[in-house]
Amino acid sequence: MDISERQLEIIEAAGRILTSSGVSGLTIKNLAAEMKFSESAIYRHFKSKEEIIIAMLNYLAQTMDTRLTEILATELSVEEKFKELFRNQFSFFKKNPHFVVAVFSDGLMEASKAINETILKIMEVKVKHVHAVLAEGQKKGVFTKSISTAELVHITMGAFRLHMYKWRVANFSFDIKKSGDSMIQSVLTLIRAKSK
Amino acid sequence: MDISERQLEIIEAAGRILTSSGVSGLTIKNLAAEMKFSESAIYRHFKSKEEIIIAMLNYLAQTMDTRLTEILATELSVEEKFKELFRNQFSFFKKNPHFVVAVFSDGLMEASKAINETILKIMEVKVKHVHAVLAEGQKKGVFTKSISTAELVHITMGAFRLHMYKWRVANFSFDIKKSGDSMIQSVLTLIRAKSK
DNA sequence: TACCTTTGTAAGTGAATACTCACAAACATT
DNA sequence: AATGTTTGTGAGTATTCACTTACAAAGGTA
Repeated sequence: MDISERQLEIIEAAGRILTSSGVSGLTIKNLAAEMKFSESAIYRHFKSKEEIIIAMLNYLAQTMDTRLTEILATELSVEEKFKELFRNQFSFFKKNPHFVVAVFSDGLMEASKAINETILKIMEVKVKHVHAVLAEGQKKGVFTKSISTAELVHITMGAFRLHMYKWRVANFSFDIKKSGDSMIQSVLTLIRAKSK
Repeated sequence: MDISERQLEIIEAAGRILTSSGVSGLTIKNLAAEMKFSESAIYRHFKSKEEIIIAMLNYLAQTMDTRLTEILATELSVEEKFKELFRNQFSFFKKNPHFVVAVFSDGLMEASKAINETILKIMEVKVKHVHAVLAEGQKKGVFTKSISTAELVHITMGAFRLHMYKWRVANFSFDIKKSGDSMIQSVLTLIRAKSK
């Protein structure tokens, strides 16, 4: 599952294309041009376009899981963990906007079953951590118990995804860290346990 | 802006293809086969593929606005209006799942600027009505004022869209009306004003 | 009957797609 | 120096795509 230097360069080039031209712009021809390569040279490093995309998505899933696991292991308060879980994502996507295109798109999802499953796997990684924090918060009486943990996760993830969608439609033009923080803050206000 | 009988048949055929094969399956060849036509016959009724898609989306925007406006005009309580706003959508999408593919996809959004704008227009129609009900509810003290109306709209729409996304990924296999109702119910629990 | 409009078809166009293959240069290992 | 491996290229392939064109049948209208 290791990737070579050249493979990483290609994955990064694919990322730049996704950011600038979307899924439909990600062709072998464009990718070769971005690499200043011939088209056939790409196939020295990956045996298919699908493999490139999956390598890219796997890289994301892996690093994301690591980063989020670290956050949950800290001594932060539940609320701070919750916020940090999203802050971390906003920072990452700000640096790597192409992943927003890749994950929150379905142009890719239709492309192949394997790609589809990799994207769902990424979502599950995120959900797993959010669920853990929300459940902990409910147990400690920090978050409301008026609805189930799964429902809290759904609402939280929905707000997050919609925010990323808006950012993408706006062509990454607004500050995702700032606006994201304020969005998460309002979710937090809503899900906090009602004082007795 | 009127459409002929044949045009409507083609739009419906396009819908069936979207439901079964997704955006990438919606080709002129497949559309002609579904119509039991030659490919060139399609071009007797629409001058481009883009025109077909836009006609389809416009039809959705139009009927949706009508239906949602009717709900807001009723004498129902704010909470009932809110629920009805979504129930109505769930019923409609259950009957016309292809619109879920069309609207909540970006394969189409990337396809052309005109299509992109039509899809955003549909979202705005929905947001407009949800915003109105939420603002009314806040004013009457039914919904919480701890966050702004816009933030409430964002969270509500996010939960709705994510629910539709899950339905689609699950290949329309679960009962969207039943599960949708329960999802909306939990959103409602969350946004209700805290009792003093 | 003569003509026009509508609605269909068969055959093809050019452009784009992912991918292949025979070959060569550069480099590493012996 | 001889040999093998890695990494590149140029010229192709087959397929798919949206769309066009020349033509014909059917139906209404003069």
